Amino acid sequence: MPELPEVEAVCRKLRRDAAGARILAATVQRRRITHPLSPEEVEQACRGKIIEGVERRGKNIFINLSGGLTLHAHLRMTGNLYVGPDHRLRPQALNAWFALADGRGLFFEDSRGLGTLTVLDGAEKAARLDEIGPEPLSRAFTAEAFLASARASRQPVKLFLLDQRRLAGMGNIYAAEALFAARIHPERPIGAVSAPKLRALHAAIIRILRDAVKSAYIAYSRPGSFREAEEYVPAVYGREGDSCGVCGRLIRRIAQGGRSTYFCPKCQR
DNA sequence: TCGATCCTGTAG
DNA sequence: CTACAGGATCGA
Repeated sequence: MPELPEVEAVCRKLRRDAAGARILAATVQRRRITHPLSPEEVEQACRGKIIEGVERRGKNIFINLSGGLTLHAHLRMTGNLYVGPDHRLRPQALNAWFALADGRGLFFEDSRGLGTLTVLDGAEKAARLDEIGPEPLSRAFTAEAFLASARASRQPVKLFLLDQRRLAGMGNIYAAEALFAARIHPERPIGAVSAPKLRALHAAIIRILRDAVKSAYIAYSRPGSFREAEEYVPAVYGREGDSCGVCGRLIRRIAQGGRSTYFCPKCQR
């Protein structure tokens, strides 16, 4: 589920539902998710704290607690973090859960268990933020800044986009989609991509993420039948063997960095 | 800079 | 049964 747009939707929902809530008790169900802290350290740090605010940077979720500590969550592949009406009615496959003072529960669901949950002090949070690249939907992400960082790299452009130190929050789906929109072959070293194509890529990243944020937000805030109509439909991701919507050639799948890349071999050279 | 690895679920 | 999954870290 989660790339930047889905994480953004999770954060908006948390701001709506969890801001101002007090945590009575925290329980970590999977010991390894709090690494390098112990589950007990995280549980103890959360006990009695007020949730003061929620920030997103890339795919990272920062939940600011009263007293100055920050709960840092990462959903990885299958995580979800949300408030439920009753902390006693807990879903399956929980990484962790929080009993809120008003009886509700904050649940960190994660079937695959790869998500993480730690507590950071001010300095640790600053250090973490410092490792994360520019937000593609912020003003700081200018075409000039993007071109400058691209020029210095010979990485395949797809891997560059996935590198969270280069760009915050790009994931496997939207990287493929942006490259298709900009008509760039995913294996091309980014330093060898022409300036006009990089500008097209920069614009595509922003447009695609903005649209996907909108879809992700609508997908959870509206019930039932509206869902499907609003869902983001990829042009190439997951469509190996389908015809390209632009030229009709068959979409191909290759592996890069151990992950699938989908692209149109005719549109993307 | 790369591959292995962390886990579980689901599709073929 | 095997292959693959929207992610990132770690050690070689």
